[in-house]
Amino acid sequence: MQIYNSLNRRKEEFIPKDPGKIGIYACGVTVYDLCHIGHARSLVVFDVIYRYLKYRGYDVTFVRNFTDIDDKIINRSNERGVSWKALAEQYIDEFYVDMDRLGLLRPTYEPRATDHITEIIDLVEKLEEKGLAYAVDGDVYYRLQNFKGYGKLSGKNIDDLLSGARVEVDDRKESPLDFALWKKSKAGEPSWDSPWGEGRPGWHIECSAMSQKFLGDTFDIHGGGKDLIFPHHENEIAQSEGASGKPLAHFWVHNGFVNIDQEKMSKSLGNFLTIRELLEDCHPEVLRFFVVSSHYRSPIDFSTENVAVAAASLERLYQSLDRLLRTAAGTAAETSSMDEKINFWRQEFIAAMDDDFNSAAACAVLFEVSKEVNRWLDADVSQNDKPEAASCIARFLREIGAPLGLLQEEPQAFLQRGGGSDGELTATEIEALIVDRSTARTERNWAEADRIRDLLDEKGIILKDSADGTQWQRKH
RNA sequence: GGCGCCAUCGCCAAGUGGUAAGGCAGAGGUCUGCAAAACCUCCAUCUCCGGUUCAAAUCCGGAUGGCGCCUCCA
Repeated sequence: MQIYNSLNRRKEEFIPKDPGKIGIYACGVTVYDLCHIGHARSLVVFDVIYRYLKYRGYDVTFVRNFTDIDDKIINRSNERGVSWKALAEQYIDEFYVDMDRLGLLRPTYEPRATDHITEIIDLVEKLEEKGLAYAVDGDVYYRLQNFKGYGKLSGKNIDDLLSGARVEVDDRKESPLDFALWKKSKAGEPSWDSPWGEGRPGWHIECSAMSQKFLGDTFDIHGGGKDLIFPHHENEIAQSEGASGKPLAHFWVHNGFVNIDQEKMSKSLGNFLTIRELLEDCHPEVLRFFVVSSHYRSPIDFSTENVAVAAASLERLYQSLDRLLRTAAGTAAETSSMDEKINFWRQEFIAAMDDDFNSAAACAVLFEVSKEVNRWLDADVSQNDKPEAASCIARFLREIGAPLGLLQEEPQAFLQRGGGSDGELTATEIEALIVDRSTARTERNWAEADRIRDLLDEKGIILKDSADGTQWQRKH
């Protein structure tokens, strides 16, 4: 398996530290607001990686943290007059709502920063002992000059950073680039007792402390969005490797951004769309398909048109799955005459995903299967085990859809599920109209039949007449 | 100013040396009462200019055009 390693800026053969086992740490969210679609992409990307590595038979330990204390949380809790704790709890709950709707697997561990104050303090003390940290008036800073190799992940060097100098000057720091490991708390702020007085952790230290606790000094993959490379991940390396003297992660994996209409989406630009808003009229699997149909490192441009394309594409796959399940008609066979074909497709899928999680190429395999299946079903060949073969292919489609989080719904449920907006016809109403239309059709009253079909079409319902009756689905 | 990424059909998007995957849209056809879905056929030489090579979208140099990080950020 090849994975692109941000550390060396090239694809490298991936070999787990311990055979058969993989440890992954992905930086999670700061819980002070609802998640936006940029978070969704990152979450989906690492969910796919997690699922796929498990699919390949690895014993995966996946850790994703919650940052539940920081400036933004404190500020917002003050604005709203609620405690930082209540605010964090609220948004952790909201996070789970979105996560479940997106069908994200729960990581093995989801540690919170404030549950690891002891570990954080221990780590800061260790850095202090090693001369890599110094305390000033209750604050503790990282002493960058004493760490060799700062900048190896982001490709920056200390001199350039100093001359770039958009760093605020703080006389108490030995160097402008030294960053906070522990922050002295101001009056009224949340704080924990420490050797340096009442305070709270700095921005980066939690990830070093928690990854060490759950995955050890060195683990296989560390991930996050590209924007975390500097300074967050760079500082994590300084902290963790400074303390342990060992490499933090063998592979660094970073996902690309989500742009909205060609522009970077960010909090500061205010052009972000929350997962919740999007899911009001977009099926969660459509969002997943949208994410997975591009390579995880490329930027993706979010727009209504692009999501519509994703919906149309996914629908095609579900149409095939639907046909397969109808043909199988409840048959559940273990093997069939299609086994060889299925195995060939499986190898194609694995080859795509083994190449740096090339989910876009993997999607092409899904479409290839879909195409061949439709052709096969259309041909109406007399084949002894057609239902058995259909059930095997259907199961296989779901097997390779699973790592991507696709095709896990019942086709009818997916196809008949609308955008979710109000004013739509219920299934019962639709089916009543279909009965009326069928009556008209048997009477060869085409005008009436078409009137009903047009009526349904206006409501976003599409009909499909076939030998065994009329199927319906909603436009997505 | 420093560091880095990208540029493939109308749109989305794979492809890192051997002669352009896939999806959406479009054109024609089959099927259908008509449709829808599906199937068949058609639909790009890879921003530009040089170079390396028997061979380049793929490597090197340059140009142009996008973008990111250097500040909170997935």
